[in-house]
Amino acid sequence: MPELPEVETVRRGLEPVLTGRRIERVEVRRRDLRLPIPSGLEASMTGRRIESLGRRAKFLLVHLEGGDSLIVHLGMSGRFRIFDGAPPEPETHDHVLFAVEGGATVVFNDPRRFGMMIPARTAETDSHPCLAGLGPEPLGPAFDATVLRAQLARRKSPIKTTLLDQTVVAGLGNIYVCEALFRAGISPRRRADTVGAAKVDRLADAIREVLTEAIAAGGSSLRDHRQPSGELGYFQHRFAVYDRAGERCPDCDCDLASTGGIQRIVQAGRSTFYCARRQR
DNA sequence: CGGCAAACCTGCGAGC
DNA sequence: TGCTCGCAGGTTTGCC
Repeated sequence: MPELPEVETVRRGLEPVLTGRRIERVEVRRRDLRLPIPSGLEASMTGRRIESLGRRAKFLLVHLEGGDSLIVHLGMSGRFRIFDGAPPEPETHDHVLFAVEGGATVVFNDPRRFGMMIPARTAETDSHPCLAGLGPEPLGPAFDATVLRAQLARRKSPIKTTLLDQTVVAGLGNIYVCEALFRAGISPRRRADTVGAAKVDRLADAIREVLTEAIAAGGSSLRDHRQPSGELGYFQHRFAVYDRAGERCPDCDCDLASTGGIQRIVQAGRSTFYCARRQR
């Protein structure tokens, strides 16, 4: 489900409900996510106040009073929902429930159980194995065209798979890589180290733009993603290429009669969507 | 080291 | 209706 914009949307949705509130009860109904939830999680979180919610790439960070944090990854299908008043009857795949002072309950639901919930000391979150190897935040000051150029110059794999590598840039996933490459006019098949400097500049801009626009739209709702409030994100309506195989290219308007319009190919086992005419 | 397929797990839509 | 197949927003592992 979630790439950087979806996780940021979740963070913003949970922030007003959780920040400053004390956790009254934690209930873990299933511990066997991608990594098992440690058995001490309930005891270590109950009674603690939540100081702030952060995000690093696709990881949500819950910072507690007292120097402990919870590192959360939503995997492919993880989501949070907020309930006011009495906690609801648990639904299928509701794995973790947090009841906070004031009456709200936040429920983590994850059908595929690729998600993670890992406690860590706040001071050590950046160096935690989950986060230590991540590349720069694409919307942060450590990411620009120069940094990206240096990364791509030593990569011989296709630009598409290179951008999915979280050590190159942190937070991009399949959707936003496809969309950024379209905006930059770069073929997903092109070797990363052969993308020209001017195109890398456009790519860095395209990455920042598409992520910023997607966050503003509340992320993309394909099947699972919801904002914690229950609202859908709506950036999926603005996809230029993702999941649009066979449609006309929104830029050059080419279609089946010319180059085939938006094409779907498979790279490293994942779908790539692009316009072979506009993207070189 | 690099790159790719498979694995992890469940659900859904398409096609028969 | 009901089965099977392929596919899905992520990450890690293991093999060549």
